[in-house]
Amino acid sequence: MNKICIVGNLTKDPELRATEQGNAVCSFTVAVNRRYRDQDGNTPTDPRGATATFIPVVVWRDLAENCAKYLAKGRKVAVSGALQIRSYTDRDGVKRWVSEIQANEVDFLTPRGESSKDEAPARREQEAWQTSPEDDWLREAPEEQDDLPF
Amino acid sequence: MNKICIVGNLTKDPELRATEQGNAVCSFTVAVNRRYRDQDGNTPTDPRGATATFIPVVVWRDLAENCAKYLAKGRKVAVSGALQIRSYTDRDGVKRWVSEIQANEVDFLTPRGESSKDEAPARREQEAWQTSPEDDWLREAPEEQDDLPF
Amino acid sequence: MNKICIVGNLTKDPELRATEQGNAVCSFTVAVNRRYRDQDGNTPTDPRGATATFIPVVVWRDLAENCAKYLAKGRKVAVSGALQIRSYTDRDGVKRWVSEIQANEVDFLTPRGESSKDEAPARREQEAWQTSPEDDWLREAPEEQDDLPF
Amino acid sequence: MNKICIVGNLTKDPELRATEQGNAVCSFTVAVNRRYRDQDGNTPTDPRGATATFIPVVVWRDLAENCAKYLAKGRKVAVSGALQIRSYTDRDGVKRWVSEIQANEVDFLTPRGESSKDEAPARREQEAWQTSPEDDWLREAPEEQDDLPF
DNA sequence: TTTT
DNA sequence: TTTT
Repeated sequence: MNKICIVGNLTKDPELRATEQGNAVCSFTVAVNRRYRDQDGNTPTDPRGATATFIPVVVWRDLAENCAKYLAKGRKVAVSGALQIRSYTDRDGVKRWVSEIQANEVDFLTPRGESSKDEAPARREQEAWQTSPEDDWLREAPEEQDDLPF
Repeated sequence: MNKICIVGNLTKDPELRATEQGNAVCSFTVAVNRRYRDQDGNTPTDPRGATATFIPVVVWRDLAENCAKYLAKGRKVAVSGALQIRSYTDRDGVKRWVSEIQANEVDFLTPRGESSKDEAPARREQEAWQTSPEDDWLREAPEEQDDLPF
Repeated sequence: MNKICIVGNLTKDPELRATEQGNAVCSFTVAVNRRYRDQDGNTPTDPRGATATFIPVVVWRDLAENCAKYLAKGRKVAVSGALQIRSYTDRDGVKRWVSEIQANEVDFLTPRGESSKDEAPARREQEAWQTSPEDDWLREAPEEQDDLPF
Repeated sequence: MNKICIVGNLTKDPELRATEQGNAVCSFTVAVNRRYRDQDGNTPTDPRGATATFIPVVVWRDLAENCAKYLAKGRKVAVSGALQIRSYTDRDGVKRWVSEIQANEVDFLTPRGESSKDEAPARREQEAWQTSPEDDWLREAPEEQDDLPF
């Protein structure tokens, strides 16, 4: 069992990419407010010392396309999925760790029409890019199934 | 909201430390079996490609002492808590990230008397160390780290 | 382990009561949108057939008072806690079952000032009741600890 | 969002049925140990007053068949899914409520070969029945219930 | 109604 | 690095 549920706000606009085989992948980071707790650990409603944990999220396929289309910096989401921690070696030969939620559900909690989403220039560009006829490759590229880790 | 639930096995014996103020802190890593899924994403019972994600866990106070006392390498646990991702700068000035579960519940799933726990030398030492009257340092020993973030 | 995380909207204003010993208890029901899924079970972003499951929630002490104060019908919340299913015998001698979340965290997702909360008459009365000087019993009644199931 | 994670033991052998269209459905109840907590609510390792909550679980398709095959009374499982509460009217015209987990993951925590599973007669019959060529009715038998809500 |  |  490996299940995680978070609620928070996007720190930036989501990024949509595609795998070699044309599968959609969308990444974003969610700021989850955290509260320091006293020694008893049981004052979750006391607003002392609230800071945030920044949690990377990855989604795939249709959900990736929906996230890229409907989400933007500042919007609130509920995300559930599995925590994945993997290591890689960077250009300097140093082993590094990446933690991210491989999400299978993203609920959009900011009502449509609210927030600055519609005006965000970066967002408009991304939407244009998504709907551009030249970019049909995202949907037309052959899929061979073994390209998706999840 | 920030809740994570995992079930898996300890990769090593847990490590018990104490904060400056003598609060118990226990750390261990849980290997959670993970399965690659096909494009449909819905064959969780198909044992293809199962690997593990290794998730660090931190517990505090009484639960820390119980974990140190009753857990050992290989034992199975169910852990729930909050995912915390924090950054620090290592000795080489490189910014690094640490992900860990700040756990508030650890269920021991390996029946007592089972597994190699009772024979593990490192474990026996730790238990002796814990119950020895000379070992009150757990509550008195100085330590450099922030006191009880959770 | 028994952890549940839901996000949804209150079906009515919350109800605040007190135990015999003066501990605050707050109850409300959350409508959680649910989606029927196709045979593959993996189209959570497809809005076909979305209906709701209505989940009763109970909170205690300070959190109960905060929920009574800040929540109202229609507001969106994220709730986490434990699922409790208990039986009781009704006035007709029929055994009945009650399922409810014993919550230890409730996040308020509807921004303050939004929604109809401020105008809700039932709400205003309840707030008056809460702040009435005659009602200090809620905070002053002797507490003997064995009154709270959670 | 509607996610629940439980760990507990089966109170009885699982029951395998089939829908009209021959889809497998498996039902069982999991006893989840629960602990009463003191006023601080934060002594989850204190074994005072542990009782259980009995939670019905439903699984579908391949997972249903695997559960029927590998689970039995007393076995320990980790279950995750969505909580569903639905109402129905019983033969006496009384409205009743059913709560159950619509599970999409069941992890078998009792090691194979352990517990009384292998000797349980009811269990052996069920296994024989499942693998018997004459038992294709699972996919053909008519049934009165709604087909595959999940 | 399970289990430790 | 978000948000209230």
